[in-house]
Amino acid sequence: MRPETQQFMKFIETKGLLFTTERKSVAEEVFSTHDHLDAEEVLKKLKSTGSKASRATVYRTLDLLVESGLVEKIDLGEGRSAYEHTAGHPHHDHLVCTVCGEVQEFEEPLIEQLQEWACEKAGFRAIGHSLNIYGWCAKCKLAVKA
Amino acid sequence: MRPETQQFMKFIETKGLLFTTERKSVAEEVFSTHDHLDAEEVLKKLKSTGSKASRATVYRTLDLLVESGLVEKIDLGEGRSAYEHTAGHPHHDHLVCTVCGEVQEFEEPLIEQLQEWACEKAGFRAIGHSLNIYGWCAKCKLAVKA
DNA sequence: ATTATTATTGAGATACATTCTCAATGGAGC
DNA sequence: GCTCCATTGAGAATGTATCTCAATAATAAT
Ligand SMILES: [Mn+2]
Ligand SMILES: [Mn+2]
Ligand SMILES: [Zn+2]
Ligand SMILES: [Zn+2]
Repeated sequence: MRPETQQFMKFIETKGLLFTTERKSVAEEVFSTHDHLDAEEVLKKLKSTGSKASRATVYRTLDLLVESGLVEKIDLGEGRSAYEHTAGHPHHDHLVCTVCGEVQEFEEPLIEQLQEWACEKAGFRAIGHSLNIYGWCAKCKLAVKA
Repeated sequence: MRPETQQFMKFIETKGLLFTTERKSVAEEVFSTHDHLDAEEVLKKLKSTGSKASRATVYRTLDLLVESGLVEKIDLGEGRSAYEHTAGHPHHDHLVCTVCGEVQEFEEPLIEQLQEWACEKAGFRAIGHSLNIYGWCAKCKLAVKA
């Protein structure tokens, strides 16, 4: 069991919930990669590894993972959302290729700072934010030129 | 007929399409306010004013308005999207109140610049972007304290 | 003017991601 | 064992958006 899954177990038990095999398998799946997985991909992977976790349980457990703070839900636009774990993964935003679907990450601390100032100016208390840049990734740019 | 609707008519005709009463009424509705309207709100408003435009036509016409450049479609997260007209409305991003749904606008030219640099660094060609900050608007912050 | 061609529309069907319902399951504690 | 209650899975329901296709309306041709 991965260390992040251990932490999730602690979270679940502290909350007075049961650390079931379904919850464990969803967590292990999410913590197994740094990719940006959507719920359906998690479900498919689980099915292929013999887990019998249902769609409803996958969604419910992803919500718990987000609540635990170990996983972040990101909005990739047009109704798509994805999950990624946060351990050793400082906050960042995303470049989304509208051709191949690739999601790249970028970090720009000054943007974060400017967002805070914008909120102060407006008397707005920020809880979270979503910044996506849509366009052509380097690979797809080349593919078109060729 | 509003000047923006005139421009839309020109766009439609230049494209070799017909400027029908349905298309006109959707355009007039969108140009009648600076609010962030979603498609369903446009449909409801049209119904209340006696227009018989159907849901399909509303969506189709909103797409045409976006294509014309006179209207922008914005992604407000969690699958919600809204439309706003662009005339005399320079680019800006949004503060979305998760309590009352209010959408405020803010402008931060330096953020735009930093996004461009981030793209250059990644070899990414940006087409558009979406930046939303979620949280509590000033009004809702006060309401809770009271 | 009549006919043929084409664009547009509305109603409902369909798609899709997500949430909800509720009966069945299965630990936890007695 | 039995009771209690959290959890689960299957499928129904939701909400947003798109698609299908026959009917309608506009345009062009004869
Ligand atoms: Mn990421
Ligand atoms: Mn706006
Ligand atoms: Zn790409
Ligand atoms: Zn508010």
